[in-house]
Amino acid sequence: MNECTLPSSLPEEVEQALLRCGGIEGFLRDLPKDHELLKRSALYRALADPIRLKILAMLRDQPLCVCIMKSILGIADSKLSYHLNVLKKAGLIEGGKRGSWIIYSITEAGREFV
Amino acid sequence: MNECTLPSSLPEEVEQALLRCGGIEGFLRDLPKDHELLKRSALYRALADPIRLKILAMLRDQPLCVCIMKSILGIADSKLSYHLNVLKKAGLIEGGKRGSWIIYSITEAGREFV
DNA sequence: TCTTAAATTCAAAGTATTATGAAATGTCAT
DNA sequence: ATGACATTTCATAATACTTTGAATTTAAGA
Repeated sequence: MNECTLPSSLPEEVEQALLRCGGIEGFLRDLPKDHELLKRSALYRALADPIRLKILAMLRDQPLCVCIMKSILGIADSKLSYHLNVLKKAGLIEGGKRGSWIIYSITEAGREFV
Repeated sequence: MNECTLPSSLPEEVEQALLRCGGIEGFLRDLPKDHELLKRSALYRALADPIRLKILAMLRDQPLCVCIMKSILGIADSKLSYHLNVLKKAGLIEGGKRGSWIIYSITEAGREFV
């Protein structure tokens, strides 16, 4: 599955450490699986923007409508919409209609990062 | 500092919530500062890649030389070097010479994300 | 119905990140 | 010195992400 040829010689301490965790096989076995790494990196990517972190912070204590977030952030509608969508896709916030407004709130998952 | 004009009317529940946290001024005061948001988003950006998360996982239990990481990841030297550098700049790993090898280890900061 | 406000969608432009291969650096052993 | 290996650096190409402004959708009120 994960074919890998080791270098012919290694630093002493690294060699030792590898033996201690069951050789290279044991070492590979304990690494997180690729789909897990992809999932986590996608989550971090959603968090990797100051505007989005600020949105999460704003939603910490109460849900808010887009228009308030817009006036506080001072950015264009479409830009805000883009970032809200990134956060929503990542499962960090969720939004629902309320009359002609759309109100976003933070999810459990999102709350871990405020 | 953060000039912002609020919408003329707001959803009832949002209006209430804003009052509860000291009006718009109180709300703004409690938000994280910009440099803080920038710092955190930079950290998340460094974590936003499966290869880099895998490197952190590999370093969890012991330091490793580049050659081992290369053979396990199966990627080009220069590519690995690039990602190691991203992690290093973010303060998540650190590397030191050991003979003709360079051995990387995880930092305290990095350990929080494995 | 007509108008207005709240949000989203879309395509194009702008910017940042990542991948690639060749060249360079430094270290060790011969 | 020379050769071999470990790693980095660099320029460039490829890809991904973000911004922008115009157009669209939807709901509410006159």
